[in-house]
Amino acid sequence: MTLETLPRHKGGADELARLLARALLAGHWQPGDIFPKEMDIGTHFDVSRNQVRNALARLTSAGLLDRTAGRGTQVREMSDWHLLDPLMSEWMTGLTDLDPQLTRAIYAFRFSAEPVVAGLAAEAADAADIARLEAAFEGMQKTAQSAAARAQHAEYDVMFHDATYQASHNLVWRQMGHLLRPSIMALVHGSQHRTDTFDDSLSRHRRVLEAIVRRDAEAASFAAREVLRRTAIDLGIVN
Amino acid sequence: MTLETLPRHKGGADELARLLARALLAGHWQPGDIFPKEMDIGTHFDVSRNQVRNALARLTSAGLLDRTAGRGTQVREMSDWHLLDPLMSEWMTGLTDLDPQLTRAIYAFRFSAEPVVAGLAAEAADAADIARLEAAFEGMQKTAQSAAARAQHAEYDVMFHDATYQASHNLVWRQMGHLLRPSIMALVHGSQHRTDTFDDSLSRHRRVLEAIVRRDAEAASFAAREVLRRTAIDLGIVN
DNA sequence: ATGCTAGTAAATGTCTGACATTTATACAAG
DNA sequence: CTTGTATAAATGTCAGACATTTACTAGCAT
Repeated sequence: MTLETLPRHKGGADELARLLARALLAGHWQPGDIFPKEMDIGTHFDVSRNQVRNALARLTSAGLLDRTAGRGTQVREMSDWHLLDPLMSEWMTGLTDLDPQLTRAIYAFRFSAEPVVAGLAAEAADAADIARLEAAFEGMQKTAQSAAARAQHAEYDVMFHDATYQASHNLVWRQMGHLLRPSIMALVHGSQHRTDTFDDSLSRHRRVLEAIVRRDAEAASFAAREVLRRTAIDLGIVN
Repeated sequence: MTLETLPRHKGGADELARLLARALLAGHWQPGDIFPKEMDIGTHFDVSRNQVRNALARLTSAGLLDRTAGRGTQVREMSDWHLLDPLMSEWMTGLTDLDPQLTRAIYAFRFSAEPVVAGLAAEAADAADIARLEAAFEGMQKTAQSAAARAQHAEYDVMFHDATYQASHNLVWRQMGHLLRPSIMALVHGSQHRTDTFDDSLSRHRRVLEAIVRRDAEAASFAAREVLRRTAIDLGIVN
């Protein structure tokens, strides 16, 4: 893979890092491949070597690349990628051609983890958490009917699940809320959007909310699993 | 807080980053505090501005610091720290005066997550995973008797739990294995080391191993929770 | 032929100094 | 009291030279 297919960018090192990261996440380079050298990147994008080094430093700290003096820059195995780095989530969001293996892995994680998180949320949620959950749910309701509000609906969806992670009141679980946006966004494209699907999804979300409000951990856990089950089946994670 | 209490270091930017990170993780600066400026750090440790910038860039990408031109460098809230960054785990290991709030949060996470992970491991473990688990368990057995092998025993302990995460065969769960070392190491100091405690712990680990070997997800999940319960009670996470 | 040993080229890592940009502060004018 | 401007101080960026690590090559000796 060469650089030539990548578009020039406008902004600074952030933008450059994002551009390169997204190419990597889409699978344009294979693990073990040699990544282009600093100078080539610099001349292609017409930026200083410093910018390139800053950008590559970010990709390296996200586990995407391995750089060693003399050898060059190498693409690391997907299992070494720091999927939980917030920067990664930022890079993944809106990427329509995200590696399917990744989409599946992240969703499988959510399918196993979110029931636990919902249970914790039911035990630990305070008034502010519940207000956030309710606001997100109402947003989902308002945007469920029109096809034009699809993007907004997804945002409220993200907000609802993120509020659940926040409500767990655990520093580690809270970090994982970052994974939600790319995971939910990646599925918006591939799924059908019949109205009854939305209605069904809404009522399942409602059950999670109600269980958390009444502090019923077991019910929240069960309901959270039901929210994710249909898509889990579609992805072949569970049968 | 000033720099003056920190020892000079030997190595390069890695070492410097580690030094500063550990001071932050121990709570030497409060969230919102202004961190020393590049030049001061450089003169104190007698390194170039480049090294300082590289080190600070790592702390920034770990969510520990927030840097903006003109204002300076500020310490971020603990809730913004990227606890799941592998670098963070590296910095935390062996830190005897880790912030107790962090120790508790990480253990609470494990207490809720590891039952799920063990369940997944029971479903997905292959021969190599089971070999790793058995090797780790045997190591724990061998080092359980002598007080001199305490450090080795902790290493095998880490290996056992990490092997469980690996056996889940999920890219996201696998990343979280990094948290195990600091979590387990932080507890080695505070806990009593009576022999019957070790025996008890060993038999609980054995039940996890056996459940995974016979592919019994529910039993593995239950057993994993039993492994963690005693410490969870000691830390006040559950009663 | 095989294996060892320079030697060389090419890549990333580091240092230095100058300059750019952003932010907070002080001070003066309205 | 508010607004605007000048100044200082901090991080951000650039450019060039040099250092270090690594892989490859050629040549020599066994």
